[in-house]
Amino acid sequence: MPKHPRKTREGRVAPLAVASHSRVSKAVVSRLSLYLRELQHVAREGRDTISSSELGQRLGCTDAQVRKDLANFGQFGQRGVGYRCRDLIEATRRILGTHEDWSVALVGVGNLGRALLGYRGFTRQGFRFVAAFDADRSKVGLQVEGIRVHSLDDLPTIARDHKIRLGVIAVPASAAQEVADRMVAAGIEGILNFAPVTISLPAAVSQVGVDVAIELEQLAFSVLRRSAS
Amino acid sequence: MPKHPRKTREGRVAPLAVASHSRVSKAVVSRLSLYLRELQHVAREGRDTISSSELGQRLGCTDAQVRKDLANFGQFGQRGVGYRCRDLIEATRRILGTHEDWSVALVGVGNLGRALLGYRGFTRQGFRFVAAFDADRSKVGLQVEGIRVHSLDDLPTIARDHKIRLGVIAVPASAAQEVADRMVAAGIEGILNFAPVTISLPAAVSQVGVDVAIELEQLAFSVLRRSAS
DNA sequence: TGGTGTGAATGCCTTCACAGCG
DNA sequence: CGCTGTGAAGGCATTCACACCA
Repeated sequence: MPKHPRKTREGRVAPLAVASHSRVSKAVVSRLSLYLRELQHVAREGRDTISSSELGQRLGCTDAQVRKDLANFGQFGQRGVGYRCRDLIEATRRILGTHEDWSVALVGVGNLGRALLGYRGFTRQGFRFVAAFDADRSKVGLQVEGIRVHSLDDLPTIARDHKIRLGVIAVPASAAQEVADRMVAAGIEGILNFAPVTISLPAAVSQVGVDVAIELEQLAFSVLRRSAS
Repeated sequence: MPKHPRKTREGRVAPLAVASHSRVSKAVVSRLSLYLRELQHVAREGRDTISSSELGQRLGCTDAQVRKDLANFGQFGQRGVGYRCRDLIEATRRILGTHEDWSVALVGVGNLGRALLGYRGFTRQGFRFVAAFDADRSKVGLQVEGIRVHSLDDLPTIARDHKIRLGVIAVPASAAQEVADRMVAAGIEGILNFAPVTISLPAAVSQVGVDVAIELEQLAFSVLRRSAS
């Protein structure tokens, strides 16, 4: 199996079958998201192309890093010019899988859940909340930010009907594991967990955890380090 | 300079002057936060000690990783027994800097800002929002989740009076850079940024960025990878 | 000339394996 | 005997440096 599966004869961008790649490190993928976000800002400013060094500078990494990362997925640049913003945005979205829409389920319509339902940034990137769930019966039936709140018992049927593959957990820590189990049982393949607890899942289900208190801890540590030297 | 600055004669835990350490990688510190969180859960379950292998298993990393990480800061375990939860919690909080309280300022009292102000998880870890700010005059003077909303113009004086060292940005992307600049001008040393944009800061100020859309992207990619193989 | 794509070198982080101690 | 603490080995990620091309 060749390292770069499809290199076109004329040197133009490789069509890239995204699914055909062996192993890409987590760090690369997370930078890819940063590249995409920055590219969208740059494109909105009316810019047509951008070089790896400028992109790196804006994001605080080296130009070599940018090129190496992108080289994992194909050849997107033009020598002497840089990368065409529109093309690279398109390519990156294709790699990340956000060129198509994803239906998302949210569980836990508390303060955080409500904020997430109302957040505009998701739809821009191709994510759409199609249903919300809560264990609290008094919330079931409500309409929050235009989304209907259902009973957790309805998760399996609604998930199937709407082809929901991703779930977001915004419940207290004590309920997170059970909610995760029910998501898995409902066929959900990826879970974004905002509860401050590690949940255990079958290996076939992906998870990403976000704990705002932990992020503050990281910040505090970094501030202390600085002021200690 | 010795690798482990203060090793006590009797072999008990080293008192560790946290500030005296050369260089610790970002990955280690973020795992340290996970250890702390898990230890708090374990302690709440009434457990007295825990081994590196069990801690690793709960968190999805190896026992060697746990021990190596902790070894960066001193000697906390007892051979043949494991780590005493209470002691290790105390030590970890001391390392991360959360054994003392931190005053935090929030800018942007929208949906997300309100959710953050109401989140109980912060206080448990030693963070306390002491003031909120918003550019929208109609919000100034309101009381949100028990916190007073001020004009951004008051940031410098309030930050000084309350010894605020950390700031949280929960404003739209278009306003984030300006808010960051004003925070820096007010003497804030660390910024947690929820706006979906990279902000540039002087090297003396730390930053941590959280972009929920990016987290979903990471999840989507990981799900695709899995289903492609 | 300017900037990409990429082997080679470097440096860092993780894993291994085991000595040492309670 | 069990589990920590830790050098040494291995693997992975980043950086360097340059060939190559528009």
